[in-house]
This record gives sequence, structure tokens and C-alpha cells, in this order.
Amino acid sequence: MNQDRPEYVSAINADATGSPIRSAAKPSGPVKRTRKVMNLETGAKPAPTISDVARLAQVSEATVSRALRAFPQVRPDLRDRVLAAAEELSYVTDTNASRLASGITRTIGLVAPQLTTWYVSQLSAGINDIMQPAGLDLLISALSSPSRRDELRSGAKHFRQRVDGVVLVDAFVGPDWTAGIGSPPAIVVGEELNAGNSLGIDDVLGGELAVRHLLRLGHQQIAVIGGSSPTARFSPVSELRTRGAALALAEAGLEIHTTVDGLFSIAGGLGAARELLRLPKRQRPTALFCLSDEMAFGALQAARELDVAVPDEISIVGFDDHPVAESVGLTTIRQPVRRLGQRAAQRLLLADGIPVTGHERLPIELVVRSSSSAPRAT
Amino acid sequence: MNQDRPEYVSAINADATGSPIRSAAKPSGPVKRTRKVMNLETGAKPAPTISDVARLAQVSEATVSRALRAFPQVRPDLRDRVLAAAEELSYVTDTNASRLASGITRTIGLVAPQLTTWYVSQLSAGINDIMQPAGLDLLISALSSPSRRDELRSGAKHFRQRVDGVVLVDAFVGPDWTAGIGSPPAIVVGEELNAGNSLGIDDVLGGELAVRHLLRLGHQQIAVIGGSSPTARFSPVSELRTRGAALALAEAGLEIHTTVDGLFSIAGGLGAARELLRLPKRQRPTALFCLSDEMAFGALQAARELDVAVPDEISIVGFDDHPVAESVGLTTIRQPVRRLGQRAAQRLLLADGIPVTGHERLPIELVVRSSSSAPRAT
DNA sequence: CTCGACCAAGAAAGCGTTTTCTTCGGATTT
DNA sequence: AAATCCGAAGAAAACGCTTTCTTGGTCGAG
Repeated sequence: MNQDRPEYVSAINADATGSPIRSAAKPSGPVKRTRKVMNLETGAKPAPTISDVARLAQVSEATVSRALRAFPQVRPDLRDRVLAAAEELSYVTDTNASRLASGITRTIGLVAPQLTTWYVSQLSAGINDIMQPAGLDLLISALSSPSRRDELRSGAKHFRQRVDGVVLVDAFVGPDWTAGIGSPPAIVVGEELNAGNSLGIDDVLGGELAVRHLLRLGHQQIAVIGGSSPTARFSPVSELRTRGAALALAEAGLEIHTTVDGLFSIAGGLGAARELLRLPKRQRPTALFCLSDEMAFGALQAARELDVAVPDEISIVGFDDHPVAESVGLTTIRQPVRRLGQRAAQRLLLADGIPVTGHERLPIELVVRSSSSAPRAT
Repeated sequence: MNQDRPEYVSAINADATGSPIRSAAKPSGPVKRTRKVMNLETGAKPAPTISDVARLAQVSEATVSRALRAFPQVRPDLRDRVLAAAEELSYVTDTNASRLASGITRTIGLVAPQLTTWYVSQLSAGINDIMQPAGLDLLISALSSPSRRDELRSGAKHFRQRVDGVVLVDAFVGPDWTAGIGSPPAIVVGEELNAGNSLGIDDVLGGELAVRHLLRLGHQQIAVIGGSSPTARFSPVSELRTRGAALALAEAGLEIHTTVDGLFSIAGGLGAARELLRLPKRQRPTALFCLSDEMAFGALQAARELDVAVPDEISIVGFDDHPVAESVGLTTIRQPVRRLGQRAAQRLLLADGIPVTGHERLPIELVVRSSSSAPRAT
């Protein structure tokens, strides 16, 4: 009991280090390390611990721990006493100690190749929508571009001990990825896994919706700007959306006019569209289906540069429904990215109980704006 | 020594719980809790601990700990042995145990009212640029809009124990905020503090640059779209940029034509610009200075809607240099947001050694594009 | 009325590090 | 050559929780 009483020994010892007089070594048993009592520099008192609360509430530490976590087997009056004591000391559980003891981190990690894309930031906001109320933390980790696969693997490993779950975005791990089915649970967003947890939209349908819209308007020469992502060789998203476009065209007995790589970036879209719009009028497509809004922005820019009127001379359709899409009047396929994030987080939280496995799709829709219209009569 | 040997007792005990036969209570002294050896369900072996490494390398745990952290007082041959052993077991330090013991979290937190703005995601990427190579984690926390001040305070408190530093964005804490000068160190981005750590740009200069550009082109009727942020009453950014605009106009003996609140959003900018562009031609401003690019996007949209030609009938200048600004041809003031993030992280890391205090400004520049030109001769 | 089952609460064993504090030789000093 | 200092390595305490395990009581059943 006595050893619990605060003493200023540690501070004194610290001073004594520099003193010429050293106390004779005590040959007796091991010396108890004294608890830090106060930071002499800042004057800050150490944060209250669970035992402070226990003492004040006159219960054991175990009971405090149980009461604070609302365990059922604590008598109501005791629980109230504990809560009051905790309140009085303005006690907050030490996260690290809790994590060490329980092995539960109450944190989920987001792994993405880059953080600055609209998609990823929307997604993280969605995840946060769920985590914040649940009192969980969000840990973010970007994977820089080179040697991505390895990083992904080591990144996940790096995470393993500090998160309870992982959300992988734009990971392009391939359909046979299964890691993370165990612990910590992981969920892949934007890609369909054969045997793992994944979440996304129907990319093929998206391509179909976009192209059917253009076909309905009367277009026949439809080019696709898509291609590889900046961070991965293998981009299923691009492939699937393009397939949808091809499918819709095939129904009408047509084919894709051209496919150009737009790198999924504004600059890439600009370059790709320039290439297409510089074609002689006869060979030029009448409509551009850009596999992301950002590429569509680039295409819009190219059209302006080259004095090609939108939508009169060229129709442009994007994909995403980026916030700016509305203000530039871009026709696009809207996907609920924030909701994808929310759903991913939910599934990760649920993973404790009934594991939700398999692939899940959220709905998308066509949003028609002013960048698409019937082709000018030839 | 013996107690260290793996035993399967815990798993067996777990089974015994459901068994009708219960072993008689051992009345003798406290029973040692046996170490978890293997998860029977998943078959996963427990991760190696520091003592496994110590045993393999034939040194003490303390030496392992020191060797792994490259402390100088470890003999080279021992260090190599430890490193080799750790490698062989593919040992990684348990973050939580380390944090508990040392009190150092190797994590910095980002607190922002919302995560989806371009500004915040750029900033987080910048922070990440610095943290990632240093092996630190980034913890993100959004403050939902209502009762922001309180949340800010409790949010910071919530963070206190799990981060070594905090970056506050769009916090609008007021110039006299000083919390976080102690521990954990904090830095405020986008706002100037009198006595704390802060980082930003020269917002007044930004306003001046934008308006001088318009004046040089010959504009005299210049309106400002700015106003309150969606998340804070008090928005110094808006005030300062507006002041810069007023200053520049005053030099020319002019005044701001009108100031309209654009809520720092696309929709807000749209509404504000509509209001201005619907004015009868005589009273209408010839140029709009939008205090953010997003509001400028809204203004561009309004101009298109109302068939007001940009830049012939109305010049528009934004602020930020959002990635889309280039593709819509928006003249704007570029601020280095990603670099702000990097710098904030650097200062936080440095805070261990020489504390960098005070306010710091990063340079900005005017970027002229096609949304601004001389006003049409009246 | 007694015995085992059951429940609430406490004691104490971990959790896996870091960090004193101690010890043990060898180098330095007087 | 004896006393002192110093540096390297080990033993063990602390970090602040969670979670077993244990122990008194209570209660219903035989």
C-alpha cells in the first residue's frame, strides 16, 4: 500500500546524477522504480490512471475497467460511482495500454496509392462517417508508386498489428487475392475478388449506360479515353468500363471508334483528347466517353483549345460525378463513392460478428448535363 | 525458465469451460496465466516477441531493444547478431507495447472540419510525404460542423495520448490560441497565431495580387465573392483576402464593388455569382474575385447559365489553383498546399529538438489564364 | 436445512516493450 | 599498485490496462 504513495524520488535522482556525491550502492534487493509523479519542467501532472479512479470510487481496478466499458455484470450503484469518479478526475483510458492488454486497436487502416485523388478523399470521408461515431480511429497510409505489390504486402503487414481492419483502394491486387480474410479483416474497394471481401460498382453497366446514352442521341463514332492507372499496370476498372462500352455498341452493330490512354488524369485526358480532336473531320469521333471525370475535364480543355464546340461538334461523357462536373456541365455516370466508404467501414465493423464476405455492388446512375447532345447533322 | 516453454494449457482450458467435469479448484497459490501459444481456429502462430529474438541471439531483451533502435552503446558484433536473429524470425516491434512503455506514439494527427475538400486532401498528402519516409503514422480526425470549438478542444484532448503532434486545419481557433505549445506540439495551418505555431500564406498579398491583375487589365468594378466558411463563423482567410483586395483598390482610388457570401463552395459561388450577374448591365461588376477556386467554378457555371461571356463580359479570378482550374482556364492565385503539409509535418518532427515557433509563410503566385481579360469597351 | 450453482467483485497475472538501476571488467588516474 | 571512472550488458521494474482465476455471498432445489 505504502509504495503507492507518491514520492519525488525520480526527480531527485535525476538531479543527483550530476552531483559529485553518490550515495553508496545499496546491496540489498532490487530497487523499486518509482512512478513518475510530475514533470518538473512543464509542471504538468501525470494523467490519472485507472487505479486513481478505483481508489476514488472505492472499487477494484477490474470493476472500473468493466464499468467503463458497460459490462452487464456490474451493479448499477457501483457503476454510477465509477462513472462519477472518472468524470471527476476527467479520466480517459490510455489507448496504448488498452490496446496492448486486449489486442484490440479500435483502428482501421486505409491503404491507397495516392491520397490526393477525389475518389480516395471521398472514400476516406465515408469511412470516417462510420468510424467517428463508433469511436474508432482511421489510420492512413499511402503506397508510393514503384514496386507497388511488394509495398502492398509489406504495408498490410506493417498495419497488421496496429489496425483491426484494412480498406484497400485502387490496389489492383488481382481477383484471386485472399489475404486479409483472416486477421485483420480487409476489404478491397473498386475491384471484384473471387474469394475475398470486396465492394464496388458495376463497371460494365457504367460503360453500357454511358454509351447507350450516346447511341440514343444518335452517335455512331464513339471513342473511349481510358487506359492504365498511373499506379498500376493492371487496371480492371478501365477494362470493365471499356467492355461495357463495347457491349452497348455491339448491340447496335457498332464498334468502339478508338481507344486512347488518358492515364486517369486531367493531363492525360487532355493529351488523349487532343490526339482525337486533331483528326480530320471525317475520321474524328463525334463523342468521347472518358472513363473518369478528370480525364473528361482534360478533354473539355482540349476541345476549348482546339475550338471544337461542346456538345455541338463533340459530345463528352465522363465517369464519377466529381463535384466540379456539375459546374462544367459534364454528362457523367455517378457513383456513390462516399457511400462506398461508409459501406466498407460498416462491413469491417460487422466483421467481428457475422463475417460479410463476397462482392457487393452499389448502384450507379447516368447524369445528363450539357456536354452531350445529338451529333451535328453531317 | 521452464515457465517459458510453450504449453497448450490455455486452449485446453477454453475447451474445459463447456465440459461437465470441472477440475477441483486448486487452493494453492495464484495460478500462472499461460501465454497464448496458438490460435486454434486460424492456426496462426503468435508473432515473435523481443524475448524470442533475445533467446536466439543469446543476449538480453534490453540489448535487443537497444540494438534494434541503433543505440550507440551496443557492441557491433552483438548488434549484428541481434539484427540477424530479428531478421530470421521476421520480428517486428509491437507498436502498442512500445508506445505504452516509451510514451512515444510515432503518430501525428490531422484535425480538420471536413476531409473532402481539395485543400485538406492536398495537405494530408503533403504531411504523408514527410511522415511515410520517417516511418510515422498519420491519424485523421474530422470535426463535424456543429459545436466546433468544443469538439476541437475535446478532439485535441482525445488525440493527446495517441499522437506526438497535431496539425490543425481550417480550425479558426483565433489568433490567441496557444494550446499545443506544450505537449503534444501542435501547428495550425492557414491561420496566423500570435503566440503559437502556425503556417500559411500571405492572404492579404493574395488579395492584392488578384485585384492588381484586374486593375492592370483596366477593370474598375470589381466584386468579391468570399464570406464565411461552412464550418466556422470566424474565417480570417476570407477577411484577409478581402482586405488585400480593398487595399489594392484603394491604391487606385477605388472601392470593392460588392461583397457577396459564396460559402467557400461551388454551390455558394454559383448562387453569389447569379446574384451579381443578374444586375442590370450598368450596375454589374466587370470582374469577379472569388476567394476560392471552387467558388469560381460556381461563378463560371453561373456565367454559362446566364449567357454572360467569360472573359469578354465578365472576368473571373479564383484562389488556390485547384487542379481543375487549369482545365477550365481559370486565372487564380496559386498556393502551395502540398508544401504547406510537408512543412507542417517537418516542423512537428523538428519540434523534438529545436522548437520552431512562430508563424511562417510560404510564397504564392498569380497564374493568369483565359478567364480574365480587359473589360469590354463600354 | 444443506449443497451445488450462480453472480458480482476483487486479486493478480499477463500484454511486449522501454528504461532505469546494477554489475562487472578493463582503462585511466594518482 | 590501489582507487576511481567508464562503458557495455543484463536483471527487473514500470507502463496502464484487460482478463483470467478465485473468492465470498445468495438463491433455489432437493
